[in-house]
Amino acid sequence: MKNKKLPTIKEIAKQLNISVSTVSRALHDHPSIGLRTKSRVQELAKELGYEPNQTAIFFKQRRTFTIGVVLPYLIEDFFAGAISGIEEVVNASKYNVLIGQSNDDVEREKAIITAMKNQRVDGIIVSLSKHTKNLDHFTALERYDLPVVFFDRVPASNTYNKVAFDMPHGTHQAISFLMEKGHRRIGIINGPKEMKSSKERTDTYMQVLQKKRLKIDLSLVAYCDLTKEGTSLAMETLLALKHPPTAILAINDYVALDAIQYAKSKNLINNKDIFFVSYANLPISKYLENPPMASIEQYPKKQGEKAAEILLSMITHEGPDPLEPQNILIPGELVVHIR
Amino acid sequence: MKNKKLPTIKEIAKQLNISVSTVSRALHDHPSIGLRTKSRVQELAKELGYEPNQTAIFFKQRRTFTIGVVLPYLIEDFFAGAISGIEEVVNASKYNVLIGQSNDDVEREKAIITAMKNQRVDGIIVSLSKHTKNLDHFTALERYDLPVVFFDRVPASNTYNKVAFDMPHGTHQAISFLMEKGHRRIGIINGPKEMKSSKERTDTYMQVLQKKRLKIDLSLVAYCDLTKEGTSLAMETLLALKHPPTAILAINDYVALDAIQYAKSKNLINNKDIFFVSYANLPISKYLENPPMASIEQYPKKQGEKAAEILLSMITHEGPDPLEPQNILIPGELVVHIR
DNA sequence: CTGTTAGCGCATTCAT
DNA sequence: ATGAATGCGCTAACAG
Repeated sequence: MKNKKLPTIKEIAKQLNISVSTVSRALHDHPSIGLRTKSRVQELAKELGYEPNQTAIFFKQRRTFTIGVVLPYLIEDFFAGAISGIEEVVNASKYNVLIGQSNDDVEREKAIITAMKNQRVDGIIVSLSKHTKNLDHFTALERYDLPVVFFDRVPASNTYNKVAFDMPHGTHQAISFLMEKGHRRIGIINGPKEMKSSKERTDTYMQVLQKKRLKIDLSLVAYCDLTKEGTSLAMETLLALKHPPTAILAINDYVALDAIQYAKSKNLINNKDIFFVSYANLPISKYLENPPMASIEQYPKKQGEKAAEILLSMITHEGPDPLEPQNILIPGELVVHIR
Repeated sequence: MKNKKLPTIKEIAKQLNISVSTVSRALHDHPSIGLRTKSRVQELAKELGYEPNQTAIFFKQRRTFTIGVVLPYLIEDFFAGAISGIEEVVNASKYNVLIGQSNDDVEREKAIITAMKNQRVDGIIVSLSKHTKNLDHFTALERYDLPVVFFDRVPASNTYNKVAFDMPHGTHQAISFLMEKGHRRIGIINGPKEMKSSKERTDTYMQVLQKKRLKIDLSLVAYCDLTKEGTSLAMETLLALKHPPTAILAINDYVALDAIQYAKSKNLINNKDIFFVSYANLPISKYLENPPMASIEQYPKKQGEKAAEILLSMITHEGPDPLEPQNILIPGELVVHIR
């Protein structure tokens, strides 16, 4: 079934009684080919519907013009947006995008990386699974000179190329906003402790409070596994405090929405009895009657674009010395939904 | 930079003083290789960190174990869900997924198809751009024996393989539901007229009304381009009717939400002055205070899975006679949000 | 059980 | 300006 044979340069060469190398050159507009020959070749090629066999070219050139993108869940708006940015940038340079979803499973993440390496993608863009701690499967790629750029969920070490949301900046905005609104007991719902962002958020939180000379109460910092149940547990803990928070900063809009539902089940009205600020600024927020009071736009598309640009520059970069690892922070923007 | 050379079977053969074919066989657990040789080869392979070069294999085998997926927008939950289903199914058979977003642009769609064909993907899964009328760029693929399966936004002709939502069934449910609620003037907001689903929805609508012996008023059927502005225009038309509809069936939840916002701007309260039923059942619906009264779940993941299964069966199928074109309908389910 | 050989389609180096 | 020859890494037909 897959055996119908397509025209090759060899076929064209035969029909024109010239050599394959001439055909190859003619097809590439090589300067040293006679105008006459060139046009004969190109005409016949068109007539036969010749299309170069990319698999042969990939094999020969040792490049596939394909980049791999590994991320937890395509269904999350953030990641879908990031992919769009990536696709746009790499398509402009004739690269294609191979995707793999880790489903937040470390083993799957490893398997995807291996498959992509064997398939000789020219580079990989990764957003880590929420439980990835060990990065061996990425450091192993150095051996193959396979460039990797992380985005959003990035490793802590600065030896890697990475593009991420500027957590200190965004968190600072969020907390300042809440404090201006008069809140003094601000709770936090982080993701899992393994996630770099959890620590960053907490650190910034403490810094801001410190600067305002407020005392820090770490019982206001909760963690969750990003599921609805996990969020409920975190909320339960926070609300059970002797002095529960009057406002909560949640790792993302999904968690905030689950938290809002939980609060509601405890008869706490959102934006009245309790207030939320979260990260992501989901497009659907504008349809919600009762959204988080504010959300920090993280510009997923921009993150994807930037990661893709860095990756392409690494792929293109020829030279003995590797480029310095890049560490790009994308500043967010606080979008206020409820004034 | 991309020149560090990796171990090949040739390298292994040399070190072991045996032939490459023996190595190749040993690596594949070929039965006719001596146990001793086999283990020597496999050990050295592991020691050298040998990994087969897939690009060479693709080239030689004339298969890439890659399938292309072309769809309008990854950012729409429906399509992201479908991809997840596709990925899951094809990964189980060691296939990878190459994606391309058409952005609902026909030219982009064509370009993506061409690129995928040249890259020798083993098959393609497509959801058409909303304006694709001419299918030449798909029929051209027959020449290459490249299997194609359409899903969701499928062509009308039955000569193609396709998996789609069962529009008559779903629409019937929706309209019956609205009629049980007492509605007699039911409006429709379709997508563009080019979309097959627009005609199907309208047809079913007319059939149901006919069966109930209600008179049909085609001014209740509006079309939109799926943008917020287009939706507003459609709403404007419907609400300007001498007898405006009391309920509206909208092509999808996004359009319904925009329509609800428009209605609100005209002081019509959703689920009180006017009612909506739509298609998709977005996961975020459950967070909405004031969602469409009901929405028809279209099981995107299931559609993706089914499309992938069909494609894989076509790829695997060896034989002179091609398989019959499949035409699968996935029944939806009416999910009632407001009782 | 193992080796030899050919060839997939193309770009490229070296001749002429 | 063109051709001949080579090889990328691997599989498989054929030959022992």
